[in-house]
Amino acid sequence: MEFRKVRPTKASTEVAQQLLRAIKEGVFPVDAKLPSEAELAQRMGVSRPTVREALSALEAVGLIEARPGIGNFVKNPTESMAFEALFLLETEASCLEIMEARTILEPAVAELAAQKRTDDQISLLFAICEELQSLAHPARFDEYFTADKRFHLALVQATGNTLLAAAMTPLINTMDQRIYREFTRAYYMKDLPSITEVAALHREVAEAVAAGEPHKAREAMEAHWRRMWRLVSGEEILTR
Amino acid sequence: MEFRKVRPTKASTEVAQQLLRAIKEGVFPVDAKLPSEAELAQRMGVSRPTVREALSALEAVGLIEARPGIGNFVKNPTESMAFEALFLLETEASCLEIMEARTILEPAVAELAAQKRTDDQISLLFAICEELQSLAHPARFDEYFTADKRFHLALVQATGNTLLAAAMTPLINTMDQRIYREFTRAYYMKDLPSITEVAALHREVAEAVAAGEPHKAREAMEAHWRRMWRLVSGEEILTR
DNA sequence: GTTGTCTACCTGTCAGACAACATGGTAGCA
DNA sequence: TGCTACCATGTTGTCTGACAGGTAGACAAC
Repeated sequence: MEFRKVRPTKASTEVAQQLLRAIKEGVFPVDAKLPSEAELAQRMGVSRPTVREALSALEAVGLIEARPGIGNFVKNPTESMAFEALFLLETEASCLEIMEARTILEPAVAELAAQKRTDDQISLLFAICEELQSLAHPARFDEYFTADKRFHLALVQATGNTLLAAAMTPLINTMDQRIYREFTRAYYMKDLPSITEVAALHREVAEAVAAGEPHKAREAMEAHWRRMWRLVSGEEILTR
Repeated sequence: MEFRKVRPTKASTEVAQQLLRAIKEGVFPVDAKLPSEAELAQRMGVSRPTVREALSALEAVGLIEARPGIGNFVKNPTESMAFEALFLLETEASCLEIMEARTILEPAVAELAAQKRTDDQISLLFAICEELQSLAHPARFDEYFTADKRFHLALVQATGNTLLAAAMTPLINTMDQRIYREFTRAYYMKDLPSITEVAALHREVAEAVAAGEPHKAREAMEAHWRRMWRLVSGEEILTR
């Protein structure tokens, strides 16, 4: 006979779970404003500090956003997806680690996306490719950069696998906030031909995904990352 | 001229970041007890509710654990790694999604592990393989199951890439808590030969990783997941 | 039409208090 | 001596009430 550990649940935890369920069930859709803390406290029969602890937890995992003086709002989970706090733990020398991780994971993502993508997702990928090509100019660095990020996010979305997106999104977003930016800016400012080449590689991925050719999509993404590594350090990590 | 958005930082956020940094710097190692909330409040010049909000956030992302009447303790990040809250959002039909994600990602992980592993990590992988083979018995289902999980976690660790581990760990851990368990138990109880075969596939992965053969490691892991899919549903998702 | 002001609402923070819980020591008892 | 019951202490969990500061909308003044 086995006994499970009894763990008395905190009121704040239960408040968080109730809110979680409500959000999950669509009671509070993305961008919706939650009831005020005072109202939540009253309706759940707890005090405001307890509600605030629950909200603090939900904010920490990136599910809601607190806007002072206005209210608490539901965030798009796949866009924020927490982890910022976790990744703070390895903030310094991790840029190359992120690139390494993305280098090995994203070809697999591209492969799956080529099997599962919908027509809408194909359109989105191509639209971003257009943007990338039109933004290939030093003065529009920031716009180009976010477009690049959106391409990779859209690709993960195209797999239709929300958990895969949940795992990859922080890797893609975090890179945005890190040294990668410096790397990119450095080469981008002086090497315009390279950037158009990378943009073209994005298009290759999109075309393979659109055509439903998993193997080709994988290879295009591998080529993309090989090019990126040459750009940032001049050396290769892919051995095969 | 561009202006940046002004966003005043909350005191509770700063408290959380200070604690985060302290943990990261090893001031509070794993399993260590943090100072009491009252002491933290006094030393940081804020009130206890503010400290509690910060602690609530850290607990939500799985960095600390609050034990009532005792104190707050630092958790092993790679073992907890939050997300439980996030994945609650997609609790139902997501088991196959997790398998799908792991099926495409883990071969890439195995490939990298074969390039980066250390001797210690090789020993650990083989040790777990031994366990798996000795535990291949219906009565020891639970032990077998956690050993299986530890194998995959150890493999990610063997890549030496902490961010990759951070992204993969929740996928591996979450599967443990989900329907997968039911699947596995179902076949495991009646299909002992299959389980020994899967255990053998683990060993193949370990051997390829130990030998430093990335391509072989990838193929062994792909074979592992093909076998898993046959076991749970009798159909294949890998097209190549 | 723009600016300033007022008001109502909401979040962020604080102080103090009490209950529940866990730990360790102590006194009482066999 | 050895065990048990009790209590003091420290800590977390929760509550109440309050105030400061930010935000948005309405309205008056220029």
